[in-house]
Amino acid sequence: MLRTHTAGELRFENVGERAFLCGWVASRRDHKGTIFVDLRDRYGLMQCVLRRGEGEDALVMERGSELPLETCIRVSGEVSARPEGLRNRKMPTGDVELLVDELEVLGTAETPPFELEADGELSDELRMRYRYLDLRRKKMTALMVLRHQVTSRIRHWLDEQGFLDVETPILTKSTPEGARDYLVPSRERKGAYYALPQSPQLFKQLLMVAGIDRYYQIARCFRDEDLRADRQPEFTQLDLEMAFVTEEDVLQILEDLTVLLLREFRDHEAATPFLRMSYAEAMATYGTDRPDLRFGLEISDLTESLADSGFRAFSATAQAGGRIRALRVPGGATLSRKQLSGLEDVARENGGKGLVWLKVGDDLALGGPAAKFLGEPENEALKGRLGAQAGDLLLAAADQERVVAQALGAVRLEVGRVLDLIDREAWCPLFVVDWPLFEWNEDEQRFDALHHPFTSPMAEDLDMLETDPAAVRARAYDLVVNGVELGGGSIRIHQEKTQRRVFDALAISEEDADAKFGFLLQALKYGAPPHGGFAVGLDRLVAQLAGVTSLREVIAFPKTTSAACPLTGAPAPVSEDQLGDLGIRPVR
RNA sequence: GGGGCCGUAGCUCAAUUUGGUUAGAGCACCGGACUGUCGAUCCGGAGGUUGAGGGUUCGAGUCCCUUCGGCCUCGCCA
Repeated sequence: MLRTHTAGELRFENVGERAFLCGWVASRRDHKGTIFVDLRDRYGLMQCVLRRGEGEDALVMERGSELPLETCIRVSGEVSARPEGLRNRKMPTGDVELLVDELEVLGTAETPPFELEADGELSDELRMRYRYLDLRRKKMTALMVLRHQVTSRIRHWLDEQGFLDVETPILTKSTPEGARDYLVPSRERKGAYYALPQSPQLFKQLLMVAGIDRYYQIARCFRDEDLRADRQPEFTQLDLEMAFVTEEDVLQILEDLTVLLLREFRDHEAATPFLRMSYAEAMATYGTDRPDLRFGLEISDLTESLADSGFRAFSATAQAGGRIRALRVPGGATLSRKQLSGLEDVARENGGKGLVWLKVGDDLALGGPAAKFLGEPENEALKGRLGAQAGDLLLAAADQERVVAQALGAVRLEVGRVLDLIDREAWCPLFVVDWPLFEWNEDEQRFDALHHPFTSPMAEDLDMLETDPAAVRARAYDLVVNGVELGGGSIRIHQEKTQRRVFDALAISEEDADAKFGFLLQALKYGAPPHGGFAVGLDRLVAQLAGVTSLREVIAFPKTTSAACPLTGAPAPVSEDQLGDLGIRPVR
């Protein structure tokens, strides 16, 4: 070993010991006769002192005076107590310093492209291009450590619960539904392609058939869709599946794990059991399938009360079968016109036609552009149903149910931000349950699976698969924490016949089903056990625990919004030879 | 594919309303001073195709068009 200690571990009790340290020059303060070098490694920061004087080593002083920042060095010397009054309380190692008598430059650094110890904002691109420098920074190192500790804890706990970690293929078969696949051309069979997995879904189901009745994997998943702050083209799932279980068993595991992680990594004792909310209630009351319960502002449906309103935007929508919904913002009458206009923009950006706002005056009279269209009965209905009080703001919208839900859901979040209603310390986990199995796809005039095609319908809804697919509920569930969808899962179909009926409802022909999912259907014929599981977005989970909003912060080598890697330059062209091996000729 | 914001020194940012002289500052870097600093301090210096291309103008960092890149977002993400 080139070192005896790390830069973060030396304390007062080490005084007198001889130590060898390796690390990077985080800071250098040269006083000519005395040079202070702050040595950084992943464990911390240690002040090293180079001194002219008795027993001086001219070579050490010379090297020390020429050390560029971020140079990798090895030093040795005696651990010494810092003189009284010169101790640094901000540093864990601030009581001691290393009196350097040997200094070896292991790797000289060019002037870094940015200052690692500075506070300022840096562009993501720059950080990604020099990620190896970015990751040296204390904050980033801590995030990497946190991620490791979380995965390590998860593995340990699942091991205790009897789960087997099984790896599944990265080169696999394209699944036609869902996200766009990343494809890998086959050299052996030209014109054929592997796909990178969007998730290990089918393999874990096969493992259930195989009798691996408790499986998990921390699995890389790939989806070729546009990126967001919370979406990377390759991401990591904690993937888990159990045989011989019902929803309750799976949710219990998920809840136990969430409680454990919040306790150990956020020192938060989550209340159990977690709230369960139906998909329908989430959509109606919060306008989203992943409600942020850290603040109120519930949405109310006022369609019946306002259907005959003199306000045509309301009455016409109600007659057309749409819904009129509103939320009350306590004390929101203080919002400026500009802020209200901003809320209107949010409604429009999220599909709504507009937003009706009404301020509740001291006399409880409603003010605002739309107020004059509302008669006394509507006024009373609004105020009564919403419980309006003086100084409140009422926000209403009317549209088809899905649209009004999404628009008001977005407005609700924006109001929460603008008025700073979100309790930053709160953790509000819940399970969203009772999902519809299918979702009507207007463009393609058929049903899509809302979760995925392998999700089991509820037994009591099975008969409606052919007669009323839209009414069939799924044995699916999502884990939502603070408005973030951390994961989800379902009880799967374990009977071939049922799986075929679901494919049929999805307008997947028998031939297509056999061609694409024949291996699954085949496996289900050999004594498949009832099973179910879930997948948690590990990057999102770690980001939540770390209190950061972008997944890029918790991924060592992330990609930009255009799915590129500024560090390696991927994606990049390849040689014609490489393409030739694969039987591929580029389109010019 | 659409919308929004951004791009000026290595980094973070300025550049006076409505286009006007030689594009500035802090940090980093280079040189000098300094034996107790701790994101050292002080003195001096160097550093620019204002992302790229085109246009308007007597004159463009500033206005217009195109393009590249980054971030946010809608669509998309079973």
